[in-house]
Amino acid sequence: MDDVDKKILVRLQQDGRITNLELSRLIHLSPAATLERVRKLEQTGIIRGYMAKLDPDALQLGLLVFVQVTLDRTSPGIFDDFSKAIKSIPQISECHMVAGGFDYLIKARVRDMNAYRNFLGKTLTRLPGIRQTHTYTVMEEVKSNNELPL
Amino acid sequence: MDDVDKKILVRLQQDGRITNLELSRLIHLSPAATLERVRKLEQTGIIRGYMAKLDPDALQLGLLVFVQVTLDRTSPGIFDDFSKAIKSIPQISECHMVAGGFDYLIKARVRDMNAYRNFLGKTLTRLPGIRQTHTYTVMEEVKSNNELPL
DNA sequence: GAGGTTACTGAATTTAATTCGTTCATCATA
DNA sequence: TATGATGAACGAATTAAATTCAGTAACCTC
Repeated sequence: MDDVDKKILVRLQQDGRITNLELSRLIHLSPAATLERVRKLEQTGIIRGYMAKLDPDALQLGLLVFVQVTLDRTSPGIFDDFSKAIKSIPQISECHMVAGGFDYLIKARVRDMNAYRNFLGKTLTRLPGIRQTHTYTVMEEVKSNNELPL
Repeated sequence: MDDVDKKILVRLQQDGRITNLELSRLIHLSPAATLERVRKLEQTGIIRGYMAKLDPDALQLGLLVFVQVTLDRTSPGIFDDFSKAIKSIPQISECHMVAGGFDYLIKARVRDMNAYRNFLGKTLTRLPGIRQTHTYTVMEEVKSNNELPL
């Protein structure tokens, strides 16, 4: 991981579909050498993959919510059960176990408030071990690049 | 936006660098027609772009934190000032204005707890209009695909 | 049912990715 | 200081993919 690799990562983070040819020009290296570096970054797992960034509004997913979840600390398997259950719920794009006043922070996208009420009642509150939830609806996405600072 | 477009979006979300040829095979369409659809999705903004997904740990950004921010509601320009200031801070990957007990929810990545303490003191608490912050450090990323449910 | 629009196909062409033989620099070791 | 191994780079040749385009079918609209 030298400076050249870093330049590659910066570019690929900004444009995951840049051609190898253009990338090689930007970092002042031959196409063959550039490709070799990119492949190595992929194989070592530094580059985990590539994805298209889609517009949530265009796809009828205009409402973004964060949900704080507190679990029942009764049985020892509660956290595992909850984690497993989370993974198969498509609306949930992120779920983090956090230290602090609650247990999990969930990021989810739904069509509108109506859809969320339904999602909360039919899906979230029926998850194993849930004691309490707290919802914060997003009014404005001030920043949302999902890029790492390199 | 028909079912074929939807299939395209599903595939491109999973693998933003799939070749047009393979994509066309997966959706049972000719390469030319497939390309035309992808271009249209890009032009209409449904596809906003493409990005490489990088491994935070490999890049020395092992600590993920969420910060709840409450602003001083004194002057009317406070929210704009804050929003503008946020955008240039590389550690902040997301910032959302939320309805509820606080004003903004920030997602940030730093090297470790030491780096976070520094970030909080030197950067966050010096932003315009901040009254209070509340930090939640992530212990485990249970789910993190950043994909939209299609 | 004529005219216009849209989306598709398949072939031809352009462009990019990939492979490979070679060179150069670095570095540890005899 | 030679020697040989290693890693990274280049450039040319090859393979594969993207792109363009002419022609056709389906579908509206009037």
